[in-house]
Amino acid sequence: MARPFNVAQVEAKWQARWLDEGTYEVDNDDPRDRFYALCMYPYPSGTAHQGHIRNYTFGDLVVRYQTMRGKAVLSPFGFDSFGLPAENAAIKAGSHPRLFTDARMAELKSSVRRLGAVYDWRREVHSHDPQYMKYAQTIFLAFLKAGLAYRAEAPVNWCPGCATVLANEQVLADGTCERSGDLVERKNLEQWFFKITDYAEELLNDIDALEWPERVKTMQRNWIGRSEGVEFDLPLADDGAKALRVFTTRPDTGFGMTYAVVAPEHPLLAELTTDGERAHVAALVERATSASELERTASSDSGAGLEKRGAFTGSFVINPFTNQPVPVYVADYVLGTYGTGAIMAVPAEDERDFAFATVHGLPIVRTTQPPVDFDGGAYSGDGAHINSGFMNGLNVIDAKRKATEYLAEHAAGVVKVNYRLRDWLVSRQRFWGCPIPIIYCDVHGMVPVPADQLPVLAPDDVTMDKSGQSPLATHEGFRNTTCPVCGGPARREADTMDTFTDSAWYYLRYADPFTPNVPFDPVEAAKWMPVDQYIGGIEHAILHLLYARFYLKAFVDIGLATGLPREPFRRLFTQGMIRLSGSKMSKSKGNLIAPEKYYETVGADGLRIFHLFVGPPADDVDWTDQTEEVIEGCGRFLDRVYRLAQYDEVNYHETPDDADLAVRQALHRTIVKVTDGLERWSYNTAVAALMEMLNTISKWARSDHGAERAALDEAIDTMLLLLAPMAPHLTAELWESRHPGDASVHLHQWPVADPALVREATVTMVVEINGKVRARLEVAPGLSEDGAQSAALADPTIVAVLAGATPKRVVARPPRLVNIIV
RNA sequence: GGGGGCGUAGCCCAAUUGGCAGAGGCAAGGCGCUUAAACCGCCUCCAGUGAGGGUUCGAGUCCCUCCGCCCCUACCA
Repeated sequence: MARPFNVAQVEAKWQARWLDEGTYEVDNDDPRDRFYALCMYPYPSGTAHQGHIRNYTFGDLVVRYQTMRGKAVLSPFGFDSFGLPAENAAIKAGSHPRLFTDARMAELKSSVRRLGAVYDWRREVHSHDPQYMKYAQTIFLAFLKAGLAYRAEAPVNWCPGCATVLANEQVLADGTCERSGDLVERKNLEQWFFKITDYAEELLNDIDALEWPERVKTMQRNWIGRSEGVEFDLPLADDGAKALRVFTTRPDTGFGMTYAVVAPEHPLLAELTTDGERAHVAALVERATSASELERTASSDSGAGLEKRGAFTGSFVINPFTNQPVPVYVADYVLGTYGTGAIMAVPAEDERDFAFATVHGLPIVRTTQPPVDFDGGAYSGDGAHINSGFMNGLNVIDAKRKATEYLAEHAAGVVKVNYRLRDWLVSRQRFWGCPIPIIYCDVHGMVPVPADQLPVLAPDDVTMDKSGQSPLATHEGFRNTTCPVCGGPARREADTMDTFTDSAWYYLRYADPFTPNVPFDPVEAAKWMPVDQYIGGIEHAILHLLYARFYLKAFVDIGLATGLPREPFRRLFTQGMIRLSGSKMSKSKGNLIAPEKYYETVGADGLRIFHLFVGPPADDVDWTDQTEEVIEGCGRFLDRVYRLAQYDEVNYHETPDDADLAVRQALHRTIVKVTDGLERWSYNTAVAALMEMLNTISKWARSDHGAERAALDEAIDTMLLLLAPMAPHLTAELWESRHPGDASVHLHQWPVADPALVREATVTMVVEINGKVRARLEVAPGLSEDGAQSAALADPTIVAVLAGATPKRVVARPPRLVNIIV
């Protein structure tokens, strides 16, 4: 495509200038109102792909727009630079992950610069930077001191072939290792956890006030999974002094409990198991605990439809409602990690229990009367209670209350709230992450690394071998150390931290990257926090956002972030995915469309306009055969802007006339439309409004009638200002050529519409008869209902159509329409 | 199985939140410019809103049922 100007040259010129002049560097004591705009910091995967481009186009638009609104805008950039892909690449290449990472970072950085996205590069943060690691380790130790970090045994994915632990994403769908193909086993290891569950209630409650997409809020609520119920005792039938403790949300269905179930991991299982059943139970437990999660759930796509495997333990417990003994089963559909790890089973009102009871031939007793048209199975809806003694006739809510009282009196029942949310397992048996700063001494046990010995850095002289085992585990120079307490021989923790720990607080370091020795100075960070606009992908809707919320709350509580808000991200926007022939565009799928070719044709500005224009920013983008042509069209739009700004064959006239006024009105309405579009994430309509405006100005300027000079200058300048956050290079170039010596277009104030020009002098009012349009009237916008009605009924066309008939009813909605019903 | 989203011209999308279905772009066609083509400028064509029902003076918009596609989640008692 032939362009009217040298796109690459213009873009390079302005990119260099923004960088050299530090246009978007901002100080913490800037006197202007503040705005913190943040795109999720990326994993350094190499040159940018369209997903990045889309993300940074939106982010940069926010930065430039808010700057023009007079704000001091914090716009930082950095890298989530630890992680498995670099480790895998290093294994493959036989090199060090840092080499790979640094190279990919440089590529991505130059990509975002080429896009024209602007940042305060002085604030750049990398997770693998030794200083950042030092702060990450400081945070870990602060959590440990505050009781928020603890060690416990937990299962990991163990590959017997590689003799190492695998990350979840290294386990294939069939439960085998992606590298060796061996069947992955579960193995228990001592691992570190963060007590995020201490914050479950607050994390749940604070969701309400966030200006986030509803679906993200819903996902977080579901993930936390609060449920209220009763915990109570089921006495053992042959030893009334002992009891099995269970949790239920439906105590009202207690009369229907026909058996009880314990999880395979339940501590009482051995005691409950009779000699006759020991072999069956052992087989069940073996299968449930050694098999991977995948194997356990692979057989079906429906949780409720899963095969209900279980075994009778040989023991009985007493149902406290009926005082009758019921059998105790062990089954893998009961989880050891939730509630008490044991349940009362009520097949009539719980579909999982129903499925199990059906398979194992256990009795089913209804306690809630299902509706007449109910087609069988478990019924969990509301209804009158039956077969339920003192609860008969009550609905679910009332029966729950009664049952709860009853259990409190007869079965040590207490009201209990449980959460689906588990504590955060942060240990990773990997090399390319931040080492956990702990030392193990034979004499003094677990000892934190003293502050003056931080950061604990991974050694450089390692070879990543094909086994995938972390070299930290075997590197003697790293592992062997001395105990900080006694100086005796000791060993370092070989695990590293989950990379989600790095992304849980990076936004705080961005706000204050200058203070040494502490993760950040709360006084400095408070100047920017919370983030006013966070932008990223929907794939981080749950974990990253939840962990970041947890970190900040914990920071405030343990004194690391005194005075900061307890929520990090006030507003969140999640952009749509780019998909190519139906599937998500991603590096792992190898279906990326590189931006470079478009830089050569339509330039960064053209590509930015495309991403803004192609559809609503929250929607997915289908990259199709036509996309190329749409991108060309976006370049064409910018070319037309360029030509118009350079057009010098205008028939100027001196006194403004009606045509000039009409264009000015259109212009000021465009200011409103574009501003509104930018405020409510309707970038596609904002671009469309500018395209429309361009058409209007262009026709006007090229007409024989001509244009008034001041009005034309105003129109073109205003259009450049409105376009500046979207196409920053072209607008900067044109502004400079139109206003030599003036400040950059980006440093000008955002245009403000003149209300007198926005207001419509008259509005077209539609007159309908029985919903059918019969006449159009030009009326004043402030017309009253009565005025609208009489104007409509007086219109000759309407009089003619009515032909003397008396309207049954007249609905007047001035100044929009009048509907006459006859 | 549960939760959520989407379906409007050939295609991508608008529609002041219940008030004339069309802003913008792509594609197609035409005219002008051109020796010619491209570029450029101008113009034209195209749907009654996935299907059915309901509420309403009035439904793309609200409610119900169904169809199709997509995303999230997964035995949490």
